[in-house]
Amino acid sequence: MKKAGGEGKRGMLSRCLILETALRLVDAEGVESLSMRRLASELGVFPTALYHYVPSKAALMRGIVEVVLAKVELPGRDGRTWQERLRALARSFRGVAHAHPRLLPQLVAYPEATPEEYGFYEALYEALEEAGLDAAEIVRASTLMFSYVTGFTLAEISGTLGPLTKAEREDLVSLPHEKFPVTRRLTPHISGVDLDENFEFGINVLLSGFAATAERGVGSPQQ
Amino acid sequence: MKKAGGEGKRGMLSRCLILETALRLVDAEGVESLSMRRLASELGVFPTALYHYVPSKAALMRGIVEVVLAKVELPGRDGRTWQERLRALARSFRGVAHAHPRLLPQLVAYPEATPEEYGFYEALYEALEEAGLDAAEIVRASTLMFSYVTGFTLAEISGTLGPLTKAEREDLVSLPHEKFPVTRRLTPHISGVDLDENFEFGINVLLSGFAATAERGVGSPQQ
DNA sequence: ACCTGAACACCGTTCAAGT
DNA sequence: ACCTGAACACCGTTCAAGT
Repeated sequence: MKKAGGEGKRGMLSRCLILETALRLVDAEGVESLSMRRLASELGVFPTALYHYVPSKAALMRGIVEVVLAKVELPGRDGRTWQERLRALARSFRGVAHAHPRLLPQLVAYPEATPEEYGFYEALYEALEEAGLDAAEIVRASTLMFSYVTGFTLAEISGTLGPLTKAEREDLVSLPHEKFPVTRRLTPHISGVDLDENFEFGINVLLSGFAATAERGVGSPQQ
Repeated sequence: MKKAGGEGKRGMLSRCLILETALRLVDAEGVESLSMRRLASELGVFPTALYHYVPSKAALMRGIVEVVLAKVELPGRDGRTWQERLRALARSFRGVAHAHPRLLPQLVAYPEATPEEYGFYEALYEALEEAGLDAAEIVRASTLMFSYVTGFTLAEISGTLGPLTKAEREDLVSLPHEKFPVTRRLTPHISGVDLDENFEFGINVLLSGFAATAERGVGSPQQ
């Protein structure tokens, strides 16, 4: 656990290098392995040296989150339809999440207001406006879209969704028929989910839901 | 920071008391304040005593999550329509989340397979079956519902949604018109969101989306 | 069985130096 | 300005006792 490479003693440190190294550490060993001391030893430096570039561990985490969020590709107002752009945005976020699964919980729970996040919302708003929604509907539809995409990726990466482990299958099969009749009947379909298809199903429902509310012309009074 | 009350020296400890006290601590001061040492001192006991009832801190967290998840009310197969039951289930989860906001991140990210969670899914499956979806659609619709509800509550409690603070409003107003035209135009609507209405809007879209896929009779090939 | 007490290998952060 | 070094107040967990 000495220094990672042959970094020189001075001037080699920078906020960028610190963030990149921290992200690598999180990707490799998880957020719980990221500590100021561990990160410092990885950089071949004393823990206290980090505080010249980053005021606290919380700020370090915030910095990593920003770096990752910036990787989400924002669709420009090009030739594609608003449906295609929303779908591309959703897929891009999910892709970035899969590239950094161990950071995802912090990624979705940070109340950030960075320009990157506004760019994310601008793309959402712009597509939903083209869909024909009014101002109030755009805001609500955007949070629906945002909530679904973040909720789904978090669930799949946490292991709540997806193909079951052997132990989980056994748990499922041992549930009493009387209390869990539908679950028991669905067992084969539950263990055989395709997460990509499942994700797209949700996007389909949302996109046609947005089209329907736009057609209806006014807020959705359907019950 | 001595003992909380006049608890006797022996036989007063129990797994249940430990979990309840830990939950109170998390609710009051946040997950980052929960430590085995702090919890022990709260109970007037040595840290190591806890290990007779709980094998590790991870198991402690898992226990608290189970206690909270058990508070979600599962709608029985009563007189209500499937729409009303799904809505009730969604609202109940959101209500429990609001009662323990500081635990929510762990609540949604735990890949638990407790009977309680199966009860949650059984209620979802049962309602979606009554809606007329086939087996594959039920599974997909249930994860859509689950993802939206958890994603939304997490976003609102993290502060990503909801009425803006003064600082956030200023940030928003200072965004350049050229890069964020739609965001700037929507500013008044963004800062004035009603989260309850926003949540229900999403539920409405999902419920009518489920009804539409059921009518169509087959998986959704709408583009 | 249930709790104490000491110990080990860690934390984040502050503060006073050194160069 | 940038890094060291020591220090402070914490961590989770193990292990050998005590009762």
